[in-house]
Amino acid sequence: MSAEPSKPYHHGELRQALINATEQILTERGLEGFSMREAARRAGVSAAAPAHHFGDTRGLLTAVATAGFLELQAALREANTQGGDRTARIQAQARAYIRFGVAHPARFDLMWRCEALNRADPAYLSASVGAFSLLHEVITGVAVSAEQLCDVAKPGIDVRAVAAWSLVHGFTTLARQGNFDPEMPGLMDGVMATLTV
Amino acid sequence: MSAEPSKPYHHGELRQALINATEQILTERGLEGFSMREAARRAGVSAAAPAHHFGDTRGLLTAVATAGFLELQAALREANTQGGDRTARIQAQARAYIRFGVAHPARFDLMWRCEALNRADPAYLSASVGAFSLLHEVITGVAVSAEQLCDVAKPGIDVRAVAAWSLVHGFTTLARQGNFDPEMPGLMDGVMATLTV
DNA sequence: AGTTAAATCTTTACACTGTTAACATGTCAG
DNA sequence: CTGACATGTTAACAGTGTAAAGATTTAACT
Repeated sequence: MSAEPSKPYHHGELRQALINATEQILTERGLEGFSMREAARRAGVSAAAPAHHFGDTRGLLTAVATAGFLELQAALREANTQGGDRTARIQAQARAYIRFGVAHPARFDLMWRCEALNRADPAYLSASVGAFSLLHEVITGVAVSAEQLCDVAKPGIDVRAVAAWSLVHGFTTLARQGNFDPEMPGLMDGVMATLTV
Repeated sequence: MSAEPSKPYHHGELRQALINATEQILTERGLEGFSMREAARRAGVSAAAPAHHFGDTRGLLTAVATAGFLELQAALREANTQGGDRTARIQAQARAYIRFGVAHPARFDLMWRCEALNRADPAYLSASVGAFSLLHEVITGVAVSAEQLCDVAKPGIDVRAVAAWSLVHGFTTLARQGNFDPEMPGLMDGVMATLTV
């Protein structure tokens, strides 16, 4: 009897369910509206369950941030395939970066909220470095490894890439916080024009 | 008897004491380590006392962020008085901006943590717009008013100022989070060189 | 197959948080 | 002097993260 599954003791895919729930909370309420217990609630599970998969809150948020960087990577890669010369590809990536940050404010915010994350996590590190590497590569022609970005004093990181990254990241961050409207006619184009690489 | 003051019922300068305590916590433990109760504890006062002065946590943090913007304004103004031509003054301000953010990571972080602040607060608004206005003025020759920055769609904000702001803010933010070392030889100079205004 | 180890989830508990309500104390203007 | 008000206090509440101990399922090994 009782043909209904009626919630088995084991969830089965709790890890992914918690990540999904967290992303849902982020888009609905932002990062300040997130809590471990709320994520557990949405996944239909007790408050202590997430600990088995992520250790603590930091672990879950790091996993979500990692997923965000992979998504950003995909967007940058897609921009790269749009063709055009080097300058066109650089600008396309820059626009994709900005578009991502503006479209997913809370997720983008989390990705850089280093105090709330475990930056030593290998997956996070690789995903975040990989995103910057795409920009670095289209500008300099060579990719950048994780070691180069971790041991920051080491040479190998191109100054032009850091400048471009700073410009794009700053524009995205400031726009995301409502300091100006990124869609204001001519604004983004004008800012892009200063991308002298 | 009891010549000792032995803590009078009224603190006297609780408002400022709470702001000081918060800034102390920020430098010691960062924003994640802050709590209203901890600030009250350091000010030697009960947990409910701050509410009379700031309403809620958001109110206290907004006051601290406002103070931060005033400090930033002073740094930018000081950079402006160092003499030199227009380009020199622009670069001096940019360096002062970066120096401030790197020297006071948690405070700088808070200043832009808009979800944790009350952005409608007039003092905060005026202090933050005032800081940008200094950069805007040295670049374009005219200051920018609060209305112009609030009604973002309105013209009046110079694209060159937004680009410079984005570059400097992005560099500061990324460096602050440990993505690279701002003191790496040649890095900051190279990034500054792209400040083509 | 049967038994044991490991993984996954629950319940319970604890210390901490922000905020409110009700009350106490000091200040000050009329 | 006497309210009215600003500024404190205590007590309470709901919500949080996470740790400990027990329950249940899966998996692995003989």
